[in-house]
Amino acid sequence: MPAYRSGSGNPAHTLALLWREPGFGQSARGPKQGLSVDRVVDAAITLADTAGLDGLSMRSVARAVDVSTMALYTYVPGKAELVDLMLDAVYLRMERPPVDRQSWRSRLTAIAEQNRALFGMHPWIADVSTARPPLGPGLMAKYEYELSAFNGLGLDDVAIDDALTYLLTFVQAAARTAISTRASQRDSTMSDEQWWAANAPLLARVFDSTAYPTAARVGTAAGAAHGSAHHPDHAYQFGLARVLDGLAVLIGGQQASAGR
Amino acid sequence: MPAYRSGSGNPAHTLALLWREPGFGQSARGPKQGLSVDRVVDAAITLADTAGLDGLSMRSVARAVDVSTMALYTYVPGKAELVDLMLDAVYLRMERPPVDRQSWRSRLTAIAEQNRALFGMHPWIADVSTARPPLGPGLMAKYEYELSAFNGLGLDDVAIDDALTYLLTFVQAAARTAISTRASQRDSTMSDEQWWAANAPLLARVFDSTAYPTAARVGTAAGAAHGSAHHPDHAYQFGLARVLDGLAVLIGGQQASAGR
DNA sequence: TGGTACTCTGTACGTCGTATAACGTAGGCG
DNA sequence: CGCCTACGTTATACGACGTACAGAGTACCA
Repeated sequence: MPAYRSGSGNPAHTLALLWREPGFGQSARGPKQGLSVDRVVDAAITLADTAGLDGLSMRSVARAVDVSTMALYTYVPGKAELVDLMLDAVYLRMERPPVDRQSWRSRLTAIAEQNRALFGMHPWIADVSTARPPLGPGLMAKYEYELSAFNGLGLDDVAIDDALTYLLTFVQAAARTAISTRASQRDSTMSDEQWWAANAPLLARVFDSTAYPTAARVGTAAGAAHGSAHHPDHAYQFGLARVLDGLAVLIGGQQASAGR
Repeated sequence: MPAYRSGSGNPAHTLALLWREPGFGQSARGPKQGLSVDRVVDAAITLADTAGLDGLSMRSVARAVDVSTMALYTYVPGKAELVDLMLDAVYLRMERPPVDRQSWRSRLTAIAEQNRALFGMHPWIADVSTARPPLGPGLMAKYEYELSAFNGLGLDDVAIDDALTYLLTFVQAAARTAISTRASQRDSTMSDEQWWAANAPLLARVFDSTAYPTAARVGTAAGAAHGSAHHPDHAYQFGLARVLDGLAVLIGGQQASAGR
C-alpha cells in the first residue's frame, strides 16, 4: 500500500488544517461550504475503522458524507493529508486518566494499554508512516500526557524521549502483529488453526525435520503452548514485561520482576 | 497498500512452490517454459529493492523478464504468492556465520544486526505481513539458525521462541522507522531537517508552549540532541540495548549493562 | 499425424487518486 | 438593485493497478 502520509504537501497548509486555523473553512465570496473538515475526517475514520487504510477511498468518504468525490478536495488537499488529520483526531480523543499511580511500571503499563486500545479501535493507525508525524493538537496532547508518566525517574529529557519512543514502538509492533493476524483470518475463510492444519501434512512431506532439528522442536513446543490463536496477545504480554525490565535497568535502583 | 501476502491462495500450491516441488515447473505436453520461478522471483526482488512493494507491479516484473504480463501467472498464482516467494528467497540467502561467540549478548546482537542488514538491503520486507509466514526453506533455515543463538541459556523451548520473536519484532519495528524516514526524505524533495525547519515558525504561531510545557521542553531537548526529531539509528541502538537488558532479566544471573 | 495440454499474448473490467473543465451560487461593489 | 467574480460542486477523464478471459501458437504422446 502506498505509504499514505503527508510531509508531502505544503507543511504550512497541513499545519493550518491540523490546528483548524480560521480562513480555511470559509471564504467571503461564493457559496457556503456544506460540510466541515471535521465531518469529512470523522466519516473517514469510521470507514477506515472497518475497511482499513486501503479500503478507505476518497470515493467512499464522499459517498458517506453525500457529496461528489471531488468536493472533498475543497476540504482537504488529498488523501495523505486526510490521513494526517484522522490520526491527529484520534490522538486528540484518547482518554488520558490521571497518572498518579504509585509505581512507574504501572504508569508505563497504562500508557501501553491505552495505545493498545487505540490500535484495537483504529487498526489502520498501524499502517500510517511514523516519520514526520502530524504536529497537531492531538499529537501534542498525547505526547505531553505520556511524557508525564516518566516524571521523577531521574532520566534526563533526552532519555525520557528515547524511552517513550521505545515503549510506543513496541506497542505499535505488537499491534501490527495482532492486526495482521486478524486480517489473515478475516479474508481467507480459513482460521489460523485451519491454515496451520492444512499446511502440516504437506509440510511433513517436504520438510526434513532432521535438517532443522531445533526449528522442529521449538516450533512444535511453541505451537502447542498457545494454540497459535492467542499468539499476538501472548507476544504483547511477554514483550511488555521485557520492555519494562529493560527500562528498569536504565532507570536503576528498582528490582526487576523476573519470571515469565 | 494492500497487505500483500498469501495465506490467501491454496496453501498446498504455495508450499509446493516454496519448496520448488517438481511438477510445477514443467509439464510434459506443450511448449517448454521460457523462464523459471527463480528468474521471476529474482527480478521481482531487484525491482522491489528500489521501488518498494507498491512500486512492484506484475507489469514491471514482466517487462524485466521480457514476457507479457499474464505470462507470469503461469509461474506464480498471483502477487501475494510472489511476495511469499521473494521473502523466502531473501531469507534463504542471508549470511549465517557460525554463532560460537562467547556471550549471549554478542550472539543476539549479531542476529539483530543480520536482520537489520536484511531490512537495509530489502526495505520492502518491513511491509510484508508477518502472520502466516512463508513456510519455505529460507524461513526454516533462518529460524533454525537464529534459535541456535539461544542455546545454553537455560530457557525452555517456549521461552526461546518468545525471546526470538521479541528480538525480531523489535528489529522490524526499528527498521520500519528507518525506512519510512528515508522514504519521506526521498519523495518530498525536502530533507527531514528542512521539513522540521519549515514547520517550526508556523508551529510557533499556533502552538501554545505553556499548554504543553513538558512536550515543548523534551521535544526541544531530543531534537537538539540529534539533529532532528527522528533518528532511526539512535532509536535502534537505544532499543537494542533495552531489549538485551530486558532479556537479561529473563535469562537471569547475568548482570545487566546499564548506562545509556 | 492428429489431438491435446500447455505457454504465452492481448484485451478488458473494475478499482484507485486526482487533474481539469464546466456549471451554479452568492456576496461585494458600482 | 444588479452585475461581476470568486468560489463550491460536479462530471468526466487519465493512467496506474491486479487479474479474468479468450484466442493463438507449440510440442509431446497416442
